[in-house]
Amino acid sequence: MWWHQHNLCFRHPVEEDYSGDLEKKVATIAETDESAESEGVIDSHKRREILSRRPSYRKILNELSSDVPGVPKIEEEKSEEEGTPPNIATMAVPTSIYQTSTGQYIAIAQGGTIQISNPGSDGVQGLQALTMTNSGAPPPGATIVQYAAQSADGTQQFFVPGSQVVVQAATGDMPTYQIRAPTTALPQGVVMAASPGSLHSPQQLAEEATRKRELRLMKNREAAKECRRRKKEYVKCLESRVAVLEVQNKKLIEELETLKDICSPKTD
DNA sequence: TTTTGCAGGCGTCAATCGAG
DNA sequence: CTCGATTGACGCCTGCAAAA
Repeated sequence: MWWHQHNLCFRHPVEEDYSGDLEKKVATIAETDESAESEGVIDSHKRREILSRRPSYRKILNELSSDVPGVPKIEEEKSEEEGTPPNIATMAVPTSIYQTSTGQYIAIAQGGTIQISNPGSDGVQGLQALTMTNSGAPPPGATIVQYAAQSADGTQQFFVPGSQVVVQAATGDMPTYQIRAPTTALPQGVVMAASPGSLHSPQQLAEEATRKRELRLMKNREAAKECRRRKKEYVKCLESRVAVLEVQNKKLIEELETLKDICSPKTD
């Protein structure tokens, strides 16, 4: 069984090499059309570019689309409806992440979005994006957070689903957060870590490192998915370009034959 | 029914790029 | 120079179809 699985671990030609073959094919076909133009001296900068890492698929495809009409561009930002779970309004990169004693992560992103992720849930799926508003009282069991600017005890409160509030204490320059029931002052969960600057014990440092690693892995996971999606799109684009160029090439060859016949008629 | 081979997807690591 | 984004490479898993 081991060797069977080991066999499966070889690189897949489709995923790893196929796009490279297509690129060569496109280049070869294109050369027959524009060989005069492509003949030139490659300067050192160009050579260095070729030898070093290729540009991203987004870049290549966008450049291709500017050259060839009809080639779709890869969007800079994906639209919301594409693969976004219904309970997530935005997926902004969090600027601050806090962990509660119950293991929940609270991420406060740019633009005022609060995301709460549950431990054990799969990253993005466990996130709840909460939009802040500045007016009104939180209805019981509200699914949208209501942001109260300041409460009587000098704290800022974010009301979250489940009849709880996330309370930001106004203590110095380092914010701390607590999850409380809105009607009582007793904390249900107390923040374990507020910011990296406040960490001292080895355990806290280890937890911070683990948290950072988890975040990095989660982001890279999403990035890899997105990269593969772009690559597929890129390969599709190359395939269609190959088809177009092959037809074009065939037409040109036929035209050439016709012109040859006209210019040099047989002398029988 | 079980085995085998293949295709495709996923998560992770590491190298590199590019913006600030 | 730093840090986030991007992507090649690797290993693993799963589903499917053909062969045994």
